[in-house]
Amino acid sequence: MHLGQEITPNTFLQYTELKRIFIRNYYDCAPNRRVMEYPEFPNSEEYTPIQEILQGKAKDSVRIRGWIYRTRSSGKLAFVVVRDSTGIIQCTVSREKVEETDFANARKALIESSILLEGEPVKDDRAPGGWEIRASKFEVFHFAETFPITKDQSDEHLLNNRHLWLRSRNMVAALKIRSTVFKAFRDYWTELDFTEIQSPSFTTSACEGGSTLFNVSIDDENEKSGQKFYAHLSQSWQLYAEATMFGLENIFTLAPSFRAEKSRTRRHLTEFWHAEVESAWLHNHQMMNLEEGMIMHIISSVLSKNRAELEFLGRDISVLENIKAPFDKMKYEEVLDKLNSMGFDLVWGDDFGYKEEKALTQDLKTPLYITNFPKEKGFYHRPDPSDPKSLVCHDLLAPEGYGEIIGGGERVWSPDELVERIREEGLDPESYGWYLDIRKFGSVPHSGFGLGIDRTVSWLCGSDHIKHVIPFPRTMRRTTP
RNA sequence: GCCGCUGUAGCUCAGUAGGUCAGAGCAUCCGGCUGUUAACCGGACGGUCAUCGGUUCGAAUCCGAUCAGCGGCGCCA
Repeated sequence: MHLGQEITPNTFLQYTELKRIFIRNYYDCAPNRRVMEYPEFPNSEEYTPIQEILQGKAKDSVRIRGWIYRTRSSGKLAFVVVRDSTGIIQCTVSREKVEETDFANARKALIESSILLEGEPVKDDRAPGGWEIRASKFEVFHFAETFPITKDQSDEHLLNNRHLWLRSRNMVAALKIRSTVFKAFRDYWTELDFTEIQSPSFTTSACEGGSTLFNVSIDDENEKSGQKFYAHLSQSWQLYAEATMFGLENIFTLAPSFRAEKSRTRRHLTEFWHAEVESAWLHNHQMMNLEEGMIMHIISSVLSKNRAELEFLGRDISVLENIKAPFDKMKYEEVLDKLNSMGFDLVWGDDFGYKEEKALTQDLKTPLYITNFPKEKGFYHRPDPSDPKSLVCHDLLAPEGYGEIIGGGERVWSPDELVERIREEGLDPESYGWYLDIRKFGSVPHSGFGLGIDRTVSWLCGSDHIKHVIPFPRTMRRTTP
């Protein structure tokens, strides 16, 4: 078989052979295995990540590829700062040391042009980063048009050009940290033998506040054929998790959730990434302990992998280093007293708004658990037998004013009690169908929680807005780019 | 659902007691500079002042509506 050969319905052998050829030609950079089909594809030579050069690990002569980050020139010397995914480095292109066309191109190429460059890495204090490359060859792979983002930036302009702003060092740093958080979450629960499962995004459950649901339907064409489709977008895997739990006992998910709230704040998105866990036979305080371990694991992962990114974002790393478990725990009632002693005027049943959360957390060094919220907070949480006006549940508030990142608790597991709670909330048990059904066949105590991943990343990055830590933020007023 | 704000050149903005008010810096283009740090010097290009309507002799400026976006509250993760 060879590349370009028509692919017929393949046997497994044919497929693996194709794959082998593909890998050899495109991804294997060993000197005796060169690209044959597409010689212009800049993958046949060895290229050095910029980070390695900045660390002084490079050889006498290096070859890099990347994008022009900044550029300025005089008649005989051009300074071209090049970035790749690992860093930026200044390259000097001297008229005397390269081909005439290379020098002309170096002067001409605009910001974000993609380039290939060969030269000698030199330690030089005049260069940002302490190292620069003295070019012997400068090749433009693609001349960029004028880049719309310049030094004058506004939030709105950066959001309108998010597809381009993703190249910025800020976004790159935040997204690397985000990736670490996702991985740390998965690793932690996988290590504890929890099973990752997926729940649907299309739902018809009426179980959550209807005012914040997105409706999904399709256009007329299918109506003609008599088909109809109508659903909501999921706000949480919660109900599905409780069903799935009976087979797997300990489960988690990582998925988007959708809230049609018209929230316009630094901690809200209409589409956010929801990390959720549900576990059979587990009590609230046990789940809280596991969550604490998870948060600590996430923090230590970020500290060990993303120090450079945290520094670039201007994060005070010592704040993260000083976070210690166990976290403080307060009952809702105690928090009420504390807030009132700080000048608030709250009575039992009042919610903590952002002002209250901020007052509570802005001077904290570690996250804070609040437990035993009033019964009105949710019908699916279990009332505390020792204090029936409150629930066996908890929120976790991030310090430094970031506020709630986790909400969770022990679920009502008795079918009769659940029906009673639903009625107390003025809801109709009839509309809960299968959710009540799953309680009828060997119900067990269980606990779970939801973690706002984007909020967590925002806190760890020290970001002033949640939209800075997700590639394409979605709000009620923005679905493009 | 509630409160507030913005819209003038590609970008960031100045300009309103209504009358040389179409302006600056950056970007781009042309020219100059051998060490710049989103450099510097000279020149050029660039706008129906968001849209529609009203008031007026005259509107970027005053009024109304519409559109788009931003910040915050409530709610939540």
